[in-house]
Amino acid sequence: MRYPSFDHFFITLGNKQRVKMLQLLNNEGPKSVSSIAKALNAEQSAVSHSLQQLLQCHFVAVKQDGKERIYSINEDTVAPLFRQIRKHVEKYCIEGCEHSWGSKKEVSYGHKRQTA
Amino acid sequence: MRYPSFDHFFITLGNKQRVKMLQLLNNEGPKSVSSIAKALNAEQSAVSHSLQQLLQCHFVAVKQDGKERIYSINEDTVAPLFRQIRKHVEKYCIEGCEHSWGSKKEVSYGHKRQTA
DNA sequence: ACCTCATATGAACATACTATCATATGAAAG
DNA sequence: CTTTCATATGATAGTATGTTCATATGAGGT
Repeated sequence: MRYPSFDHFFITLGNKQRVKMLQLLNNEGPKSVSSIAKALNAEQSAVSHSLQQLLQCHFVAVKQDGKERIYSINEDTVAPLFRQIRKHVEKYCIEGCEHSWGSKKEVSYGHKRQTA
Repeated sequence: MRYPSFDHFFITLGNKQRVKMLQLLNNEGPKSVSSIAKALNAEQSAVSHSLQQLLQCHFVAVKQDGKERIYSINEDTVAPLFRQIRKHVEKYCIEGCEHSWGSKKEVSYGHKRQTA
């Protein structure tokens, strides 16, 4: 593997499971591995693997709590990043976009692309 | 054509080639398919395939110009998005990169169970 | 020390993705 | 309407990626 590069950050975000995990942590706050797994109906090991990738990119942070390890989202940079993506999605995503980001307006139909 | 889902936007960004294309268009302005291919040392068809995906997510737009098709980046949302990611990268990649790999603890553990 | 719960890790497998090739479509020019 | 240049599209081979299974490691309790 390589050190996280500019591309790496995007690549790490380019996966449903990992995005869902970030969404979950973003919406519901810090969680343990097993409770993430339960919430997403996923295997513990799969969740753990994904979390390692998110850790490498510093999208999340961990802290130990007894036997559990509590993962939390990086508020400083990830939240704004998501806000930016959501902005794009809200503008261009047509229909059937099942997005469960924190805040959201109604999805409007039709492109709002401005012509050059 | 399928409408992009929320995840699609991330997934589309999760590819070096496509990110490079966006960076190119972002830095050097609108370009034709063949000139993108040349700039990135890539095959014409590969570039075209990638452009279709970027189009679907409205990360780029096209306009016909004679025989050529000129692709341009979506300034409104993509540029800010990149700025946001770069901010994160600058904060966590430079120092954090090496660290995230080197920081794996290599503690010797007390007990080792043997394989059954 | 042992046991148990919680998490991490490695390897193997299944799947998804990209790059490539061949070819089709489209646009201008003669 | 044929040719040529530019781009798009479909099929597919090759590769990367995620998922799963088995098991190791860690922490806390008894």
